[in-house]
Amino acid sequence: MKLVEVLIERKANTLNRPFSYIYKGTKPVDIGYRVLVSFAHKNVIGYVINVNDEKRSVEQLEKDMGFRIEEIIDVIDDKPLLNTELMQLSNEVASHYVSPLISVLQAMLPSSLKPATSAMRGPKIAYDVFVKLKNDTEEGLTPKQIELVRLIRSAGKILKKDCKSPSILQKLVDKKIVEFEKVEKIRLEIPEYKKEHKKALTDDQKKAVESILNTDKTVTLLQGVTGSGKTEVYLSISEKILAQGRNVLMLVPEISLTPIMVEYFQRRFSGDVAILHSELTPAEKYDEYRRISRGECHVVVGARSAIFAPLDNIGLIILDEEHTESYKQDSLPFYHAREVAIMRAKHFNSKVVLGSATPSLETKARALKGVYHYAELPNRINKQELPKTAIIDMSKAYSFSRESSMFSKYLIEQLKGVLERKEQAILLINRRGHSGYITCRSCGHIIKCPNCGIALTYHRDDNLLKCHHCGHVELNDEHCPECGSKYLSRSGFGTERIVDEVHKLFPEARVLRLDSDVGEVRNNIAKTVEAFANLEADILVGTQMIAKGHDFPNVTLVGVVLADIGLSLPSFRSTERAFQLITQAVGRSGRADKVGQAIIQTFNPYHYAIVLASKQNYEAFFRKEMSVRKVAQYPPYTYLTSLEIIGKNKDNVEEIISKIGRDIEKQNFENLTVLGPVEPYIAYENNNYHRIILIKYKNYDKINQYLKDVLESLKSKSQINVKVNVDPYDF
DNA sequence: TAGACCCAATCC
DNA sequence: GATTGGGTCTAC
Repeated sequence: MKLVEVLIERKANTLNRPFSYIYKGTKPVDIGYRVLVSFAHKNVIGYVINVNDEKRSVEQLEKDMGFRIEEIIDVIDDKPLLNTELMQLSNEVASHYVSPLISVLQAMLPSSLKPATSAMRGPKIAYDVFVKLKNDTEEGLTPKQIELVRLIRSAGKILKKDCKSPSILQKLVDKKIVEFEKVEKIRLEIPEYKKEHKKALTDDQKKAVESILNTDKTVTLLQGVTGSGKTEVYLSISEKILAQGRNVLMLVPEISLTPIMVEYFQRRFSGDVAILHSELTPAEKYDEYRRISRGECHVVVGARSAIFAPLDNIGLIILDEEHTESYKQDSLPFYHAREVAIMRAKHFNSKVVLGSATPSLETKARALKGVYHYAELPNRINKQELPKTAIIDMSKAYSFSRESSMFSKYLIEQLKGVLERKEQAILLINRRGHSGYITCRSCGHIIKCPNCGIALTYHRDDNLLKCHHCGHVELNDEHCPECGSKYLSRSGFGTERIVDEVHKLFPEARVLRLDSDVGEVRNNIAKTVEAFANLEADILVGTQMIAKGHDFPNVTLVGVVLADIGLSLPSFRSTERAFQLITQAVGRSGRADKVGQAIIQTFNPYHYAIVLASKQNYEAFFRKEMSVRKVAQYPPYTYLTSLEIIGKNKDNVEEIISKIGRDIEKQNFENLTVLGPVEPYIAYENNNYHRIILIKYKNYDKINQYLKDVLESLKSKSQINVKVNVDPYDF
């Protein structure tokens, strides 16, 4: 009999501890296996973290330990889910991010291998069943059977489903003439691209490659303006690393960028590339994951979670567009792919390359301090000119004509020119904080989600109101629920409204839309990007996801319809976000032989983020923003961590969070400030109240340990849940 | 007095 | 996170 310690799939703080079960069955069980157990009268998946042989009887055990012990219902795996390196990594991530280990394991593994009940319904290994000859003879067979035998003989083996008659096949099986062979099937087809030989590097690129390969620092910041050829540097370094027999992990910020990056890598290193991102079906992801773990690929390309790819012998990890917020997971365990990359790199003694035109302040600051190595690509390839930029003051009536209240006179004029010259334009907004919500013009009521209290967003596609947070959907009944007035108005900027406006102004223009709604349908993003690149549309309207990476040579105009993204949002990062978005967008215009133009519409035409972004002046922005952060003591000058309490009873939640805040302050940690408690962006959801405190501090290790102790002490309070978010991006 | 509803304790 | 069981409320 074995005594097995198990982590339960639920990620509540109170359950972040092992539970004991016994196993009397015959299957092998070991650390890292999943087991099916009964927990609180329900069957759940557990993850084994310890196994011991047990001589005592069950009754004796229960007496000794002081609780009832149940038996494991079933052992699910026949080998550990993770290798030693990844097990170690999961512990390190859980510790660094003060998060339950089970939440890390669930984030690391593809959905069908997760320690969670949901995984049990997930896809299993798919097989192709082949038929091949076992005993090559035609004796005593009917002509039909001989026909099949000869077919199999000539082909070597054929797929079972290609045998037209199952009864003839069955006869041959019975006569032991043929047998079946199961071969694991790979459901994802990565297109074979023509092998491409490497391009000659520019002097800048050569220098960058050399300096990255020669530095003895783990991490290099590769800073290069848009269009400076960072991808070619990634490929060159990868080639060198692969030649040393070591593997490469390439992370891209958005799903929409994977196909392009995969194509680059596939062209250069054909056959060796695996893909891991959320637009793969669970089955495809599962196959790719297993292919990587068997060591069949040497390059993995993927989004955030690909940082946990079971790739061995990693020699290089690249994060493209390093500053992108999508590298930060915004749910438990709240990890950042950049930090996980550094953890893995330490283990393999490999290199990390962080590439960006607009590095995050954290990264740039570390590079300046010498913590990271610094390499740069200061020039655009072919010395392309930067686009001309125009900043339009939206608060001035003279900027507008009667035609439109959304597009300025100048933007309309320029769009007209683009259409006449048969070129292309991109129109950009950031949905964040500017959704099309519905207000009543009589009483001012804003239609909100009954669960979350957040404004519902109007969707023109299906004429429904949707909550972007909890998914609540309701009919758009055209009457104010408060006063009954039918004078409702849609406010805010959404991609759909911009598309409408374009249709109104330019009925003949072909328009494509790209935002996260489009992305909900599988492969839609890739299709839209491809269609636009193939000149199937004149104007592409989208959210920030089109501001990155894509190369559309025919685009000569980028319009930022509203640049004030979140400049009014209460986050210290909003200025940095605005700067990055505009800089990237401006860089999108005029990449080939044509000189591009960028038009930025804003209510804050003199804001330094907007002025400096329009000039693509990163260095000046960095200095200015760093001084702002220094005065306010925000990252990168301090660490920032949020602690959130969630519970049904508002008073209880507020009391507990206040006490935690006061207790931390009483500890007299050096340079520590507690902000709040405050209501977070989502203050009420699913009948739960949320309150957070923000902790600013200098000594990471001490606070990390203190927070672990706080969570430990809160384990007895089952009415509330706690979540810690180290270095939060949204709150 | 049965059934609905809420809260808090417990889970191995 | 989900279930249970005990307490209280409520309708006939």
